[in-house]
Amino acid sequence: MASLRSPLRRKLGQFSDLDTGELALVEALETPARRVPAGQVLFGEGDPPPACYVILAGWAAMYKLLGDGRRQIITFGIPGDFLGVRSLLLRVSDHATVAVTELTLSEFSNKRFMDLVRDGPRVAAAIMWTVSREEAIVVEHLVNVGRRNALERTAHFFLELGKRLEAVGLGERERFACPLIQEDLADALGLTSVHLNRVLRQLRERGLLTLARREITIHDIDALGDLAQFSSAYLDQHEDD
Amino acid sequence: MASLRSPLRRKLGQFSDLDTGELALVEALETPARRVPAGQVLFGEGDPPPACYVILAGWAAMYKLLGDGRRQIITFGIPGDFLGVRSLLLRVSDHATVAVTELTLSEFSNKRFMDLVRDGPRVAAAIMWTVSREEAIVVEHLVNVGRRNALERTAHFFLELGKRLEAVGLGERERFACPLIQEDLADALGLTSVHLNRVLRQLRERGLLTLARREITIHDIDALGDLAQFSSAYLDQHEDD
DNA sequence: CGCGGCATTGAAATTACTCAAGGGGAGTGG
DNA sequence: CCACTCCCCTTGAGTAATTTCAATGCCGCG
Repeated sequence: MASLRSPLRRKLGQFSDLDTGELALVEALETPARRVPAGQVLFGEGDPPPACYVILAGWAAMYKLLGDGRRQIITFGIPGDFLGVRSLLLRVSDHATVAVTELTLSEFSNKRFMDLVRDGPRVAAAIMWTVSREEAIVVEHLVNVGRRNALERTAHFFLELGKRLEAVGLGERERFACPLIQEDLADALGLTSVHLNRVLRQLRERGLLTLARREITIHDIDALGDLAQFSSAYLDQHEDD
Repeated sequence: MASLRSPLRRKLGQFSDLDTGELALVEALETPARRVPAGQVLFGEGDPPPACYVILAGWAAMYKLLGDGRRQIITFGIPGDFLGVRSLLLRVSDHATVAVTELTLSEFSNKRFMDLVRDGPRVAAAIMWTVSREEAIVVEHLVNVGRRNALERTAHFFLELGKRLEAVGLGERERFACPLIQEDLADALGLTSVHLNRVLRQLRERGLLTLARREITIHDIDALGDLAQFSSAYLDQHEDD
C-alpha cells in the first residue's frame, strides 16, 4: 500500500488499493481552496448549493431546523468526507451545514469530477463508493434515533465515530478527540442536552466510556458494542474482486 | 405537457417538461420485469444488491432490523420510486426491502441507465434528481423521528405521503389509499404500535385526520400542517431554467 | 363457526423532558 | 494576579410522553 497520509487517501485506500498515479490524482483534489471559521454557516437550508467540497481538516455538522428552533443534526462531516453532494442535483440544499471547528475545504467541482472519471476511473468509483457510505451512515443514524433508547443510541454513536475517525487516521477506535459540545451531541441523537448529560454519566459509571476534555475514551468496547448492538457492516465495505 | 399517465412519467414531468421522444424513453424503462407478492422480502440487509428497480405498481418498505427484532422502516417506496440505487455501489445492501403490497417492478440496470444518459440526457438528469429527492425524504424523516413528538411526527408523515401520492396520480393530498398497517406506521415513525394507535385516535378526535378501511382522509390540512410544521420545500423542486 | 391478523383500550412502569439552580474553567481586562 | 464573564457542564425535583403488559374487540375468510 502506497503512502496514505491524508484522510481522504486513507479512506479511498480502504476501498481499493490505489497506485501511485491514482494517489496523485486524489492529491490533486486536495488543493486547499477555502477556510471556514468555527461556527460559521457554510450554507443554509434552502440556499442554492454553492459547490461540493471535501473536508481536508476540521469537523462540520449538517442539520435541519424546525420553525420553533429545534435542531436535528443529520450527520457530522470529518476529514475525508464530502459536503453537498446530495444537494448537487437539487435546486436548493435540503439541509444546512455549519463548521463545528475551523474547516479547511477543497472545492470539488462537477468538472473536476468529470475529469477524474476520465483520468482515473477507479478513483472516481472509490469516491462514489465513499459517498454511498456516507448515505448509509445517515440511514443507520435514522435507525439509531428511531429504535434505540438514549443509552444504546449514544453508545452506538461513539462506536461509529471511533471507527470513522480511525479509518482516516485521526485517532483510535477506543480513544479519539471529539470537539462536539453536549448540545451538538444531543441535537444529533434526538435528545435534550440535559438528558444526554445523564446518559454520559451513566456510561461513565458503568465503566464503558468517558468524555472529558473533548476526548472520548472507550473503556470496554465489547460491552459497549453489545449494549448498542453495534455492527460495523455498513462501514466495512471492501473491494475484494 | 404531453400525456403523463404513469407514476414515473408524472413525477419526472414535475421536474422538467419532457417532449414526446423523451417520454418514450421513459416508457421504455417501464417494461414490467418482475412481480413480487405482498410480504415477500425482495432483498435482505447484507445481501448483494441484485439490481435497481422502478416501482410500477404497489408499495415497498425499506428497513433495518436490530438483533432483538426491533425494526426501523427507513422509507416507503410507492409507484415511480426507485429501489436499490443507494446500494448500487455498495458490495452489500445496507438495508432490506419488502413488498408491502404486491409489487410490479421494472429492472433498471446500469447499462440501461448509461444508454439513457446518451440518448436522453435530460431524462437521465430528471431521474437523478428524483433519486436525490428520495434521499431528501429520508433526511426529513430523520428530522421527523429525532425532533418531532409522536403527534407532530404522525401528522407530518401523512402530509408528506399525501403529497407524494398526489404527485404520481394516486390520490389527492387530503384523501388517499394507504395499505400500511399500524405496525408498519409505528416502525416507520419510531413508535410502538400501541402508541401510534392512540396518536391516530387523538388526530381523529381533534378533527384533523382519519385512517379507516386503509384510507386516509385529512379533514383540516392547514391545522395539520401547522401542528406538524410541515414545509414541502424538500418535495417541491422544479427546474425553472 | 372458528381462526388469525389487526385494532383498541386500560393501567402501571419507565424513559425522557422541563424548569431551575448551581459549578467549573478558560479567557479578559483591571 | 485577581475578579468577572461567558460558555458549557452538572444535578435535582417534578412532569409529561411513551412503552409495556395484558386483555378484549372486530372482521374477513375458510
